[in-house]
Amino acid sequence: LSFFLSLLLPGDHLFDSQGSHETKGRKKRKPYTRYQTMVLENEFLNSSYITRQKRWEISCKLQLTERQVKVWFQNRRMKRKKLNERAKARLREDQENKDQ
Amino acid sequence: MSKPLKRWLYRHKDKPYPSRAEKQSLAAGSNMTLTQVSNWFANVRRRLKNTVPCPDGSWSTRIRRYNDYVEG
DNA sequence: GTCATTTATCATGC
DNA sequence: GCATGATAAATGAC
Repeated sequence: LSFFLSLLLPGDHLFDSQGSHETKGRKKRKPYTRYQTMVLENEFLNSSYITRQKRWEISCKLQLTERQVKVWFQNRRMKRKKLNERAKARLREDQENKDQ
Repeated sequence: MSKPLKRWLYRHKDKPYPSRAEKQSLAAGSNMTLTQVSNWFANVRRRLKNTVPCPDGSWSTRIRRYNDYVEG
């Protein structure tokens, strides 16, 4: 049910919310607002994998496409992974420094 | 800057995309982390494209010119 | 989905 | 003021 609604409403490429260029190449990178980032971060705190229902809701609330929300969560998971690896590396470093 | 990375770049003009193992090796040899090496190559590739115009679009001529640009 | 990228933007030293 | 490294959106391979 929500699947058909998602086809009609936020429509990834039905309407070009940004520019009016028909045949666009790569979409220009546009930093999100603090409010957008805050809502996304809060939802990520809830779960690092977003459901279709939530994705649809948030995309409407933040004026983003569902694709943008999906990609944001993908990039956020990669960021978390990188931060974790960085923390582990520093722990190993501290251990080695104490051992010698 | 980082000499080992420049050296690697100049020696691999045709394909400035080091593998993960090569990046790790470069990182070890230059006292950098893996992500720092990746960032360095990404920035260099982009800035090569922007600052060194190259009609034929090949990496090797860009890098040769860039090398002349920074060294000379 | 992950993951290595590309690209624009941010931060900072000189 | 710009060169440089790092990070945040966006793409594409797999």
